[in-house]
Amino acid sequence: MVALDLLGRRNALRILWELRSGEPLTFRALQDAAQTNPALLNTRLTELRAAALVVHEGQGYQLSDHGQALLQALHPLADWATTWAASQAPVDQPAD
Amino acid sequence: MVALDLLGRRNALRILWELRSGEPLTFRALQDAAQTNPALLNTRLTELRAAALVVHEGQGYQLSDHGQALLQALHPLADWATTWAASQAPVDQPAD
DNA sequence: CATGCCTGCTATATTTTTTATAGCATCTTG
DNA sequence: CAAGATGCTATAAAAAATATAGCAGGCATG
Repeated sequence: MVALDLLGRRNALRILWELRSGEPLTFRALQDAAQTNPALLNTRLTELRAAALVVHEGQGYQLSDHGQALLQALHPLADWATTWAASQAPVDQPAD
Repeated sequence: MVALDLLGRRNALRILWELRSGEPLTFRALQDAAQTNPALLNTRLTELRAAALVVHEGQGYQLSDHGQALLQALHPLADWATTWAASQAPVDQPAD
């Protein structure tokens, strides 16, 4: 899966995830949302734009059609994550 | 999605992916399959075992039930990747 | 029980990636 | 033209990953 190379890079999925609402985000807004720094954000954005997952239009950065399809394809993963997380940390409060 | 933090680390998904057949792999076999080095493999395996995605039993490393469920949840992503890859590189042969 | 091989894994030095921070150039608004 | 927002670059320091060597334990063979 070639896509894993791209998506496996640090913060790549996070950046796409932060754009999930469909609302365009400015460079700085995206930087804040993804809690990263401009150099990395720019590196990832360059890659994601080259991969046609993100576009930059007047209002800011947003997902392309492919990017939206990708997020759709991530739904089962998100569902799994919920189940898994619940099974993970019964480390809530050690019942004082 | 907390899971993205773990899965977004370099080679984490790759390692899970290499275990997809269900056949147990030894440390070295997994290292070869994922094309990585022992230090990183060990770091990831420690994380993945702590996350209960991978188990280490007699025959070698293999996916836990959670790990298998995760790979199932990745199927739509794999499908998407195929579509996306096809749309990506009409850079096949510039028609000599 | 010594030999060799496979196992899981650690140690070390080097290279690559990421981070934090400052700042530049452009555009818009008043 | 000042003031603020925008996209992005530069630089040095810190963190992560890499390549490589090698240790310690298990097991089989002679």
